[in-house]
Amino acid sequence: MITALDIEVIRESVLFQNVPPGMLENLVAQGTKRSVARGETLFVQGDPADFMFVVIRGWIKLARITPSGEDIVVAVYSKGESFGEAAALMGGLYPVTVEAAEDSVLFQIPAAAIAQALRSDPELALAMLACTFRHLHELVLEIEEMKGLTGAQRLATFLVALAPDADGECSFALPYEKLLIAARLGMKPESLSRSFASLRKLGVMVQRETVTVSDMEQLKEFINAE
Amino acid sequence: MITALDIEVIRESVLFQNVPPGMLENLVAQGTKRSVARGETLFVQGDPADFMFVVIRGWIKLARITPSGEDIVVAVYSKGESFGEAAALMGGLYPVTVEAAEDSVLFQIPAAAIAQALRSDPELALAMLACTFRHLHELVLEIEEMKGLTGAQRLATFLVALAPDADGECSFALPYEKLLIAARLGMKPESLSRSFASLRKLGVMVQRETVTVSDMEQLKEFINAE
DNA sequence: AAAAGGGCTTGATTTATGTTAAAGTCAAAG
DNA sequence: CTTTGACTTTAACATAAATCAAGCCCTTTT
Repeated sequence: MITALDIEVIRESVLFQNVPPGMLENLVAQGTKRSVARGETLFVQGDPADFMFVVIRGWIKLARITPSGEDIVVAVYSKGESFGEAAALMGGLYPVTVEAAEDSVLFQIPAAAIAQALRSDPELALAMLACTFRHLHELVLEIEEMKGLTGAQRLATFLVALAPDADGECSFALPYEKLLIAARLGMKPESLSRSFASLRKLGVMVQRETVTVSDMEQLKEFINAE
Repeated sequence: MITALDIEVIRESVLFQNVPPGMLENLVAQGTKRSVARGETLFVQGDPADFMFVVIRGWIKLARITPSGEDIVVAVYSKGESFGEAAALMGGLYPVTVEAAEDSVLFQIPAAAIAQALRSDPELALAMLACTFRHLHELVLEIEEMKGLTGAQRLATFLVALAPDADGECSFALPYEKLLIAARLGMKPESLSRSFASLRKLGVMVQRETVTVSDMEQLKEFINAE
């Protein structure tokens, strides 16, 4: 059921890229592939962290559900990214609620398998620490962006990260719904629309899910503008 | 130079509380004590992460310096808390700039010492992962608060975490300057003043650095109010 | 082909917070 | 004592984003 292509993705994933091939094979043998339909919930915050996951295909939303019911998007992951490692390893509870933003395919490994492998090889511990550190850094950047940038600047940051070309003109597709992009950027859909509108004068055009940027450099400058 | 009291703090610290005594002794022997005056910078983001730190006394501010020069407070740590572990272990760069918010005392361990110990005992790796996971969780909570709560609600959250008594009336001291509290909560000092003012009608009184809450339950309800 | 619904956009309005400025409080220095 | 300077509060105003409300695509259903 796990194809060679899947294994390829897993091998190159952030979590496993530094794990020795032998151990990786062993871990893959203990995990399973899992498909989730768009909108399906994988687990909710507070659930015991029994698995960790690697995204093979699709988009996965990590969010916190507040007491008043709204959900605060913490991260959106795709191919090659992983989540739940830290919680699963500590035998703790998931701190976030996770659902598929699009039809997706995941690879899941039981916490117990990881814990065991970890004790036999500190190299894996380093790989996991690297991964957790990366998540940590991402969150720090997210906090920085949220506190320090306006909505339009956060959107510009998002677009720059998405763009295939570093400079000049380029065109690409938005990875998921604008509704989710808005949540990801910490704003309401209406504000996202307005942010897109305000980027128009910087040469950013949006046609459905297609974005065309006439001058990436200009967009990058806008992000750092006082 | 490292006193028995210092060691006591280190032994009970978040990072080392699960490390076996023998290994802890070995690590402590390789580290040094370090005093930092208020306002002194320990390191800036982008510096090579040569040490990890445990706070013995005082208050330490972790912040990101934005391109436009303002600093975004990511966390404020005190006695028993640690930082820089993940970066130091990965042989990476510090992702944040760190300075003493008050005169403080730290214990610092060279990254190399940790890396070596780690390979000889997977237990230490678990302790470090636990610690990094904790930081991760803190940041997730911080993002949630920032996106989902108003300034006054964030302040209420801060006060509730600080209060010695779970309910009823209680009185306590603010741990550090209001300027730093404001930054910690992601707002300007003026907004903090207003937030305090708006909590007055919920029975929160402030006299210099002393806070008196007449009804903790009421304050907690306010945090979750729609 | 019409209807219906989800997703997106736009406009008017309100709210929260930042900005600027001024003045109050307290502690240390002279 | 007074003065100075750091910190804090208050007020008036400006701005960013949320909210409320309406309408516009598209796509799917009937």
